[in-house]
Amino acid sequence: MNGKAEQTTRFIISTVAPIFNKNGYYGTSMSDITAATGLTKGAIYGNFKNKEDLAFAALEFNVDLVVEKIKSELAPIESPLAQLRKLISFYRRYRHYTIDIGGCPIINIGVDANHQNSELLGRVQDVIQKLQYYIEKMIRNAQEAGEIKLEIDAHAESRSFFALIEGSIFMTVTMNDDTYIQQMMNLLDKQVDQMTV
Amino acid sequence: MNGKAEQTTRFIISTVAPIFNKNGYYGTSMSDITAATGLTKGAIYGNFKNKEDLAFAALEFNVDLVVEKIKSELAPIESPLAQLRKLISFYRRYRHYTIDIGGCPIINIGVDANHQNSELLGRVQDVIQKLQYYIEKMIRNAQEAGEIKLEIDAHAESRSFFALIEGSIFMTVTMNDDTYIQQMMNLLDKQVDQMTV
DNA sequence: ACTAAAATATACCGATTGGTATAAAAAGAA
DNA sequence: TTCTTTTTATACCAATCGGTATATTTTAGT
Repeated sequence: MNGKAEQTTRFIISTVAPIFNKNGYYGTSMSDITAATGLTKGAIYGNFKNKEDLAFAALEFNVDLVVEKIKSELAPIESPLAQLRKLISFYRRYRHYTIDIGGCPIINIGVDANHQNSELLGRVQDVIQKLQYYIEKMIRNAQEAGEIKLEIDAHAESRSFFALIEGSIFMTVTMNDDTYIQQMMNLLDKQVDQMTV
Repeated sequence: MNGKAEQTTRFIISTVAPIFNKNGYYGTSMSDITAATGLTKGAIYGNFKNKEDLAFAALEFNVDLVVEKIKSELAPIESPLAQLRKLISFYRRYRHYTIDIGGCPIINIGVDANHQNSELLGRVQDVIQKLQYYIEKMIRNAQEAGEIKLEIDAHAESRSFFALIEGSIFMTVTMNDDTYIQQMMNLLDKQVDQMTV
């Protein structure tokens, strides 16, 4: 049972996710959603409690899309340092992977939800925390493997790592200029150079 | 003539500017505006053509508020390098100066207008270009004064300077954690160290 | 094929949206 | 003060908002 419904639910989420990411919560109307999916309000509200629930699902979908892509690229790599390098090179192609969903969901929904929807903002904060910890663990692993200096503060580095990435994504998307993220990833590579033994 | 009207126009802009900055274009309604100003729609539309015009004025107001603050702090400083250091220290207190208008107008409106209002986005891009050039010129002046190495690429440095600043503001505002911008400004200070002769 | 349940469509709800025409009020010039 | 212009308030517009009750269709089990 529930076969068709789950399928429809997934279809709605994947269709609506880019719209929420591009236009934000108040910028996305229920008629945008029915128009994009070709479904009626009855179908939408049969699958989701309300518009807010749809926004939550859309955020999760967009984040997972990026995170799963990262994980699949890093999975075959054993060396933690090489993983960190690969993560940097992933963000060089970030725009290409996310241009269809409308840029970075963390920045888009983070900015949109702030002052507007604290529940949604909280979910963005959770995502940031997780990703940051993911980087921190990568650095610690590299330290244990003797690839990165032990005196490096993994926690602090992961924070600046993340802030630098988000800043360069914002600039690249807002200025519609891919050279920003290229330049910043070069900078990040240099910083990793200084961290290695 | 026009005395009263100009006064009212300025009052509307300054009252509405933080609302647009916090809630974005679609997140701000005309009733939000009449409620905040205590004026009626007749008065608002007597001073502005439409909601979009008000959003333009609000963006300009918010940006000028920050830019004028920066300029006034840097004006008494002669040394270009010292000005660059002062700019970094300004951003350490950035949150304090902008918390009442709801964070950084460049990020807020940049994200909000993207995919929604290309005219508004264009104005944000113009602001970024100007501020970036402002930093670039500061670096060039420091080079001419013999304070910064001549081999430094002023254009590239100003870009990474700006991206790093915006990234740290985003993280500080979104995570509600001032230590992000403090840490990143420390990093920026170190980068300036490497640029000096 | 028949039936019960699940999923979707239709039609509607009150409230709010951005915007306007016009009337009332306030301001400025003489 | 009087008159004209500017400014603000009132009342309204069609369209759209998010959401719901109910009817219809589709699905799944037998």
